[in-house]
Amino acid sequence: MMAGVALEHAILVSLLEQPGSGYELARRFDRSIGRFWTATHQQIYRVLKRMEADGWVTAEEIDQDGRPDKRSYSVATPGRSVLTTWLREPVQPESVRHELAVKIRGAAFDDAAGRAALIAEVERYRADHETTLHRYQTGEQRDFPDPGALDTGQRLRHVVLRGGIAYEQMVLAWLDDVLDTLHGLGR
Amino acid sequence: MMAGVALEHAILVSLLEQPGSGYELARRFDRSIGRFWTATHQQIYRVLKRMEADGWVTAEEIDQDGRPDKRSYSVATPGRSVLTTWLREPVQPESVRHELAVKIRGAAFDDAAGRAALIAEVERYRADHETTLHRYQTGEQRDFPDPGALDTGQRLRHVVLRGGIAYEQMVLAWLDDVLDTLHGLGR
DNA sequence: CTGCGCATGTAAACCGTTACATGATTGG
DNA sequence: CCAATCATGTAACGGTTTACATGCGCAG
Repeated sequence: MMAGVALEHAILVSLLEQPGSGYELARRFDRSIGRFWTATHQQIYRVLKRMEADGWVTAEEIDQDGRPDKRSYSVATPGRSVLTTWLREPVQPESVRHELAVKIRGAAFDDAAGRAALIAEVERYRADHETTLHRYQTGEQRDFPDPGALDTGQRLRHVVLRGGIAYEQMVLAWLDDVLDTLHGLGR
Repeated sequence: MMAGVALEHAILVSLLEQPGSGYELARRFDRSIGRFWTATHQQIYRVLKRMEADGWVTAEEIDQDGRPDKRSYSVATPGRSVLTTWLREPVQPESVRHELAVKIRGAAFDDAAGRAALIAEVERYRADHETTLHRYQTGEQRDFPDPGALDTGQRLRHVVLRGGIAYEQMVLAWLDDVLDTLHGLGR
C-alpha cells in the first residue's frame, strides 16, 4: 500500500517552496514541477481536499478583486512529518513507458510509407524536445545566473534542472541516431 | 479516447516479433520489452483476452508434457491493421514521474540526518542503474556482435537498445552530479 | 462580443497494482 | 520434501484520464 500515492508528496514540496491555490499548483505542474511530475487540475483539486481533511495542509480564503476568490494552501505540521517520513523511504524503481520506442520496434512490421510517416513524426518529436531544452536553458540562465552564490533550496532546484537538461540533450542525440538508422533502412 | 490504451500495441509488437503465451509475454516485459514498457502478468492476461475477443490475436492450445498446457498467441490480420494505424498516429508526449527528483527538491525541507539518508539512497539507486547499464551492454554484445550485418528488425531493436544505454549513462552522470551537490551542502 | 485566463469542481470510464488462488513438474 | 519455475487466472482497490460544467473579468 501507499505505493502509487506520490502526488501528495509532490504537492507538499511545491507548497513548501511556495504556498498557493489549486489553480496555481496546476500551472506549476504544467511548468517547473511538470518536468518530473505531471498532474491535471482535477487530480490536484481532489488530492488537496483529501490533504486538507487529513490536516496535512491548511487553506486560507483570499478575496481578490477583479478575479475569482481563491483558496491558498500551506503545509501544516502533520504534512511536513508525512513528507520527511516519505523522503527517508527507498525510491521506487521508475516504471518506464516509452511509446516512441514501441513504435520504432513496430516499424519493422510496417511498409515504406509507414516508415516515412514515422520519420516525419520523429522529426516533429525532436523539434518539441529541442524547444524544451531551450526553455530549460533559458530558465537556468534566468534563475541561476551566479551558481557560486546559491542557498540550499536553489542548489537543489538547480541540480534537478541540470538533470532535465541532460535528459533532453541525451534524447536529442538519440533521436539523431534513430533518424540515421531509419534513413539507413532504405539503402 | 484511445490515449492511454497502449499496452495492446506493445503486445502486438512483441507477438509479431515472436508468438507466445501470456506467461512468456510477461517474462519478456520483465526483460527486453520492459526496458520501455512495464506490465504485470495480470494486465497481460486481461488484455490478451480482450484482444482475442476483438479478433486482434488468435490463440492456439499447445499440449506440453511435463508442463501445464499453454495458449500461444499470434497476431491476426485485424490486429496488424490496428498496429499500423496506431504507428502512424502522433507520438504522445511522455508523462514523466521522477520520484527521485521530487525527493531531491524535498531535501531542502529536511535536516542533515534526512539528507544523509537521501545520499545513501541515491548511492543505492546509482548501483541499480549501473547494474542495468552493464546488463544492456552485455546484451548488446550478445545480440548485435556484428552491427554491419543486421536485418531491419535487428537494426531497429539495436537503436532502441542504444537509447536505453544512452539513458542509463546519462542517469549515472547526473547522479554523480547530485551526489556532489548533496555533499557540497554540508560544507 | 468573442475568446482567453482565472478559478473550481463532478462523473464516468479506464488503467494499474496488490493480494489471493490453484495446480503441475523438476531439481537439489 | 521443499523450493522454484511454469502456467493461468479472480477480486478489490486506487489512481489517472477525459469529458462535461460553471462563472467572472479583461483585452482586442
